Amino acid sequence: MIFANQYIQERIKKRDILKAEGINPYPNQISKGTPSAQFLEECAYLHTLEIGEKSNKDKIYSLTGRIRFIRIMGKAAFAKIEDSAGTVQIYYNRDDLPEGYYNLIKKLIEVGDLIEAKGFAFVTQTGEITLHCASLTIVTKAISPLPEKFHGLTDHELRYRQRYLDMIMNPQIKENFVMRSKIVSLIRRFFEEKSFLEVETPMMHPIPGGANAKPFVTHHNALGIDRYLRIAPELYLKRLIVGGMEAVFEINRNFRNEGMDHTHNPEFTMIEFYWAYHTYRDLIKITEELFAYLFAHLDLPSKLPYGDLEIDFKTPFAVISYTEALTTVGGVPAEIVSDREKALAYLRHHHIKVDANLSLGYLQAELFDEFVENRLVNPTFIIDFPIDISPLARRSDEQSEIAERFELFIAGKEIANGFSELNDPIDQYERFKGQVQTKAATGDDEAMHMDTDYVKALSYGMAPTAGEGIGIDRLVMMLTNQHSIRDVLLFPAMKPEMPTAESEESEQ
RNA sequence: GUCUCGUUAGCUCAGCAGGUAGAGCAAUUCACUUUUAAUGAAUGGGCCCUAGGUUCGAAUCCUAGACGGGACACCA
Repeated sequence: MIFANQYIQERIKKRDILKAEGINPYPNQISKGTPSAQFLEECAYLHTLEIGEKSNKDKIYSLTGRIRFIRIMGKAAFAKIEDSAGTVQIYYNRDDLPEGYYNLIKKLIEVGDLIEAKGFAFVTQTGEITLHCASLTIVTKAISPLPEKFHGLTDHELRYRQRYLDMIMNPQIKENFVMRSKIVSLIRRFFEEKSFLEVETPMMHPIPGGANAKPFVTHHNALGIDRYLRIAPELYLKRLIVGGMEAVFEINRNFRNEGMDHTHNPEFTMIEFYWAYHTYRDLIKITEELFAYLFAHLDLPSKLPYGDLEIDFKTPFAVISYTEALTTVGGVPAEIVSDREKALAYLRHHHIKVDANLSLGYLQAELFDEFVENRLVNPTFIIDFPIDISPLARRSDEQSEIAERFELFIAGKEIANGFSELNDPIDQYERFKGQVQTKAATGDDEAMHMDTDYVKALSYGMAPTAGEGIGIDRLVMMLTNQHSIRDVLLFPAMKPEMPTAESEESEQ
């Protein structure tokens, strides 16, 4: 039974005593008191008064919050109570509370409980603004004790599994999530101001598409068919462009059935936006604008620390072509970059395992991942991708082997991916077929499926469009100097804990 | 997926030449009416992650597994 622990039993007893004494341990109708920060600010003037007169008994405050510390000294006690604005000290004693109340609740109110304290402000001998209580009400009795007050909760596993407890014990982590919320809100506002329309497209797809990734499979009982949790909203958003919505975006979750690590969670948040009558060059500009907008509204300096690195977010960002980056950043000789056999030999020479049947484009991708990606620290747009690895991107009108595509890298990580969209239905059909063949030939289960309905949509004519996806989780990591995606996700995915024999039995 | 480190009281951690399981905080009881991780005294609290193995004897050594952290690989 989950409440078997002796400390919990001890607290349940106290809850029962409260009830027996006619005190509801879970009363309703409690109004939130003055925020702690406001209380401290309003009473700061007390410090300026004469010694012995540092109080104002005429002004009664109500404070609500969770008890974090209690120091009982016989007939008087100090406690610290915490609300979302911070911590404030309260003082209560036997003679200033209603008759008999102090002795009744002295042992029944404890660390972890939520309380409401009413009284006046004064300054203690040690100079702390404190509420002198005339009444003390239990708002919510906590029956589980909080972790140790000095060291707090440090166990990562417990922090992720019991995020609420993490937030109580490590309130500073809330800053990351406030920042995350602001970033998402600003991104939304930015695109709305640019007259983009926010839309919601299906998360359950009949055919997983829009990215190279393994999907989660679920089942629709009524129809008797499997559905895939979306790996990207891309193909639906482009159907909307065909339908005449000329600027759309969606901010929401995608699901990929792959490994989990410090930069991957099975569900993650992306914004994807599609913009008719624009090209990937316009995307580069609007992405830079978006970063400038975020930095301005978040009031961030242009140079941010990221671990040992310092990242300069000053726009414009560097722009380098894919093949140029291979030589200038990756140090791969130009003749190797452009020759399939030499590229293959070069990769093998560097002990990188590659399939001998891979095309030049795929080999270049291997070279890029190996020699370039993690060297791109400051924001850098890598443009003009090999067409082979860009099955949804438009072919360059000048060079047929090049896709009008870019990826934005920051701190060695891909943050955004955008391109001029392929809108030739016949070309798209052939590229899907190529992907299907790759899937069959190499067993690459991340290669794309044929989506004939999407090709059909294109056949009605999609305006020349540019589209981009930005990984929100990673962006938040960059801007908050966090190195684990779990620290920017409120409830990161965790493996189930192995149930103990005891809990299995009692939960029956 | 690979490597590596970890898992002992509610929390934070000691303990490991193999010999009856420890501390601090928290809890219980007592004292204490301006404390700051309050203080002083006493008491209770453990499937030492799980399953095997070695051994007279395992928290400690070995094997396998579970779950986490970190690094690498793949991906966003």
